[in-house]
Amino acid sequence: MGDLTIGEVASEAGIKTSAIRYYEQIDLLPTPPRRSGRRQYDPTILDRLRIIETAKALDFTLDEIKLFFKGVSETSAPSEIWRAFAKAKLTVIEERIAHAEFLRSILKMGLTCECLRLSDCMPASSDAACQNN
Amino acid sequence: MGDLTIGEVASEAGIKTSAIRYYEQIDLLPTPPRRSGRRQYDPTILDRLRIIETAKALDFTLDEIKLFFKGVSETSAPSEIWRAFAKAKLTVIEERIAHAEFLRSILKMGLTCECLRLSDCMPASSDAACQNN
DNA sequence: CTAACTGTTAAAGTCAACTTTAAGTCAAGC
DNA sequence: GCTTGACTTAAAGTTGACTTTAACAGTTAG
Repeated sequence: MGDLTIGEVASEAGIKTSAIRYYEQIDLLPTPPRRSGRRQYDPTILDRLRIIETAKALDFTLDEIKLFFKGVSETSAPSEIWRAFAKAKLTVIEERIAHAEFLRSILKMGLTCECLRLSDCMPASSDAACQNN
Repeated sequence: MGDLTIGEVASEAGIKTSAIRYYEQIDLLPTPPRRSGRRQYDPTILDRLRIIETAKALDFTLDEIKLFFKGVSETSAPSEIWRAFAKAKLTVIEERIAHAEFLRSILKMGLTCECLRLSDCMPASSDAACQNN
């Protein structure tokens, strides 16, 4: 009786039922038992969905999250697995920040300099440009 | 005789012929005249492609680049158009930096704190978390 | 009983920016 | 004259994370 329908899970988790079915389809979620064809979820599914949502917010792909769960279930050292994943993602994020900061500098320069066109302002490499500021 | 084939344009610009045909298809590039069916490009196409590549590097979408060209051809004030586009994109990039920096802080915290799971470390909002550091 | 609701499936659609494929055309070199 | 290579087109495939659709089944309220 404590079990939840897919609709209840969806509204609790704030996602669509189609997303839940999709997660099941790609083996990110286990296939729950059925009662006359309908999925019956143990409420702990909500914890798992919360972890998934958090990981997505941290920019992990569904494939990475799958690997994370796999690692956790296999090695029984959750915090170490998490640490490894976080470290790898941190590197990616730091590269993203660096790239975005580079774009910002170019755009700012483009806004203040007197170049008529982007290509006048943009060098081939990542070096600074715009001689005629 | 100064005209270029699509293959020559592609290798000069460092892109694939299929990309050029695609740009033409979505009206990012004009349809060039043909000689017995084959496209004949004026070398100035390379300038246009350079602008496109630069804009792409600055994270403009092809749709935005199209609008940019449209704006330039309509208002005859290229630098003002460019300024408007750069300003808008700068806002987006700054938001991206802020978001990536937030992710970085969460990931770093997750690497140093003692939480066993992501959800223990992550608050619902963007506020800082991890009481049990 | 029946309408309205919620669930089921597989397959197709979405977005962006292309690439790949298939089937055919054209020009140049041997 | 024939092969090779570059070109042509339209249509389908790619990636990720879903959503939408179609056609159907079971549940609940009145």
